Amino acid sequence: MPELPDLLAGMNHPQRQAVQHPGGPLLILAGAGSGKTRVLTHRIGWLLATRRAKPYQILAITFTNKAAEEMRERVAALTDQSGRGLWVMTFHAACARILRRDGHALGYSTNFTIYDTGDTRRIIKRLVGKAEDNGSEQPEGGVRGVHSVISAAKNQLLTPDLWLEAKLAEDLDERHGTQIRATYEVWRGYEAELRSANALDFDDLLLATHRLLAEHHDVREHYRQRFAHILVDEYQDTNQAQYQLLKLLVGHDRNLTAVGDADQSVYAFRMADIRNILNFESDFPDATVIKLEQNYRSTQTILNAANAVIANNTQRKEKTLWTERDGGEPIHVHELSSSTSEAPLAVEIIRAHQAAGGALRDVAILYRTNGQSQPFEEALAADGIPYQIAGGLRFYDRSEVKDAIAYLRLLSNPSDDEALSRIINVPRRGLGDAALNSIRVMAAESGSPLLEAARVVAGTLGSTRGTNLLEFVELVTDLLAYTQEHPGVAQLLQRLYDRTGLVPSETSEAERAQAKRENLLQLLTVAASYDARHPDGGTLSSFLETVTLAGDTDSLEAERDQVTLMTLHASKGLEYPVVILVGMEDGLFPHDRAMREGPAAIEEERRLCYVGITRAERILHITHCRQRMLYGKLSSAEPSRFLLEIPQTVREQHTHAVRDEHLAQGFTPDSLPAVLEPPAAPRPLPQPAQTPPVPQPPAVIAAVPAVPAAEDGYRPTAGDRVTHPTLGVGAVKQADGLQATVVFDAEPGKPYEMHARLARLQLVA
DNA sequence: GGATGCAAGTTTTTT
DNA sequence: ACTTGCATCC
Repeated sequence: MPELPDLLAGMNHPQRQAVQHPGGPLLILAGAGSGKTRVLTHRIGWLLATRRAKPYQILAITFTNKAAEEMRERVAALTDQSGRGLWVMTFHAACARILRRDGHALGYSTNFTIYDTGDTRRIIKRLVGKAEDNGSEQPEGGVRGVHSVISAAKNQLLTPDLWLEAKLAEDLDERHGTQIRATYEVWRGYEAELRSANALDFDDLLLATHRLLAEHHDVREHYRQRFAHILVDEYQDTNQAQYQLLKLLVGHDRNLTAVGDADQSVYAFRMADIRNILNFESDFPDATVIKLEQNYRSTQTILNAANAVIANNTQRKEKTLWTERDGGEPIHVHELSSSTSEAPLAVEIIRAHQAAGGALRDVAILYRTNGQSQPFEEALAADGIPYQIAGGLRFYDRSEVKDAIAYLRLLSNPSDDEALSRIINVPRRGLGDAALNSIRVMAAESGSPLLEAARVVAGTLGSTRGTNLLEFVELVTDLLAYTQEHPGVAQLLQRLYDRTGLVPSETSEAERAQAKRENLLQLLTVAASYDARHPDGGTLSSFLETVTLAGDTDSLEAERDQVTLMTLHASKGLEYPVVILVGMEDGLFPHDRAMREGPAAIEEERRLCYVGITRAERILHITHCRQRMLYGKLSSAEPSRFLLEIPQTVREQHTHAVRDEHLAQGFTPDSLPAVLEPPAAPRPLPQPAQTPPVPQPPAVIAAVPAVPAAEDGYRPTAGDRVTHPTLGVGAVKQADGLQATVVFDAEPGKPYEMHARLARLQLVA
């Protein structure tokens, strides 16, 4: 346990105040780059070091798994691994854990399934379709619309009845009233399906936990006493349900530490309620408020720009970022006549940065919408500049992975009807909609899960179909029995692969089949390392929970030397020495939709702009184009209003008319003299013109967000701990290039000679 | 059950 | 421009 001075070393006054706050509600208004994670982790360290709390008395909430992981590591480093029992996790993960333990009070058994958005939509779609068949009124807005209405209502802690009541009180016209009732009916049907499947959706995790604590005094008191200290990161992103949940969870001492920045609230569209942070002081009248305004990330020039932009928002608390590091390079504003030269310009900037000795990992390209990424990807790839792109299809969202997981879900919770409907015909068994429908009818009649109904229906169906269904039911039965007898998830998954033929054979050369194979084998690796982390037997449902609640941003790599591309939203919490903020045009940013929605939406866009600017440590380039290809046609664009809010004094203007003409005549970017147009203002660019051609790096084509493991090029070294897809975890005894001798924990007496890549060995973190 | 043609829509996204 | 969901046909 470190001594106090360690925890406070190098901290400024308000940071120390925050770390050492003795107790009671504390609000830390932490500006961008003001060291809030440090304050939060050191505060946890301080609570432990001063024996104000035992590890198990602390609950630290984050919004993403990635943030949770980072915080856990940092706390562990501070506290000498003595953090056992400390909960550092997302709201949803914490709720899931509470419900696994105490959800029986609400009628959930411990093996409940968490339905993801896809499961939810499929159910809603079916229910809407059913309404159509019945000739009863159907809700409008499509499946997505209905889901978002339901989700929004759940986030307000409304039940279908409360929601209906509230809606009808609004005295609507007849048409609208019918719509509300139709949505209500679908919602009721959806809830019934969740119930009978022993399932909860993402929103339910919060909702049910709230209800559990509200209705069960003993459970509430248990957790209140247990979590004597609660810390919440990114408090500006909490929604109504999370806020109410916190209020129930915070004990009588009200030791709640909320950290956030209202100026970085950019998730209203998913029901985050900025009022939670703005009203903290009235919610907790004796709250201590500490502002962290000293920034340790950016130059004063960049902060001036950010401060100036955000000052235009009316709904905010006054806060001004400053730094001890004065000055800095001016913000480069590039005006282009057409969006076709935006990506080439970015490449030029990156090349200049490289020529000045900079690394690619220093650079991020930020844009408002995902659709903008394509030209940048193409230009970077064409120039042989490696890059990574945040977002895209998550590993766990790939269909074959979802199929395998659906099998596991069914084995974990045989009532999981969505899982069954997903895999009953995967691989093909000739059991299509017709077969599934007769099973549904049977299930509805007998009030039993689909799996039970399928057993019955199999007997009644004649011929091939009946046989196939019977085989399917027997397959599941066999696997269920296997699940009872064998604890490891990896073993079970292997058995599943063997029995179902889910994995395409190695002889299949089709690219798609190969990718499928790799993803499924990767899942096996994930399962093996889960087993390794839970030597005394984790449960299948907790494995599935990890998988369902797993994030995606985790996939960004910081080490590899590559440029990073992402949306402004995805960039929150990250920082880069050089940021290129592209597409700064009215209509794109602020987005057209926001402009139509009104002032509040514009303010959110402005906060997003603030987030973008404050990602930059040293150099910020901003581009805007007079003409842009949009929805297939060329449209003209004005510079973003936010751009105009950046003071002239910190800007340096560059216009790129000439290069555009070259491009228009069919020149490639390479054929251009590598010259940025002379700036309108006198100051020169970092390393502009006459840098010699940069030697091309090997043509690494940017990593497609691939299977996390395969191409990482892990090189074994004696002493490494590694995992193998089927053999589990072991130790590398000796290594020669990629050839390694590995002794696995499961078979200590039997060293394996294997090729690291072919055997898919992975380093255990 | 899979291939084909057509209309609609196209911000941000975690869990 | 481009994807994506849907209906229609074999």
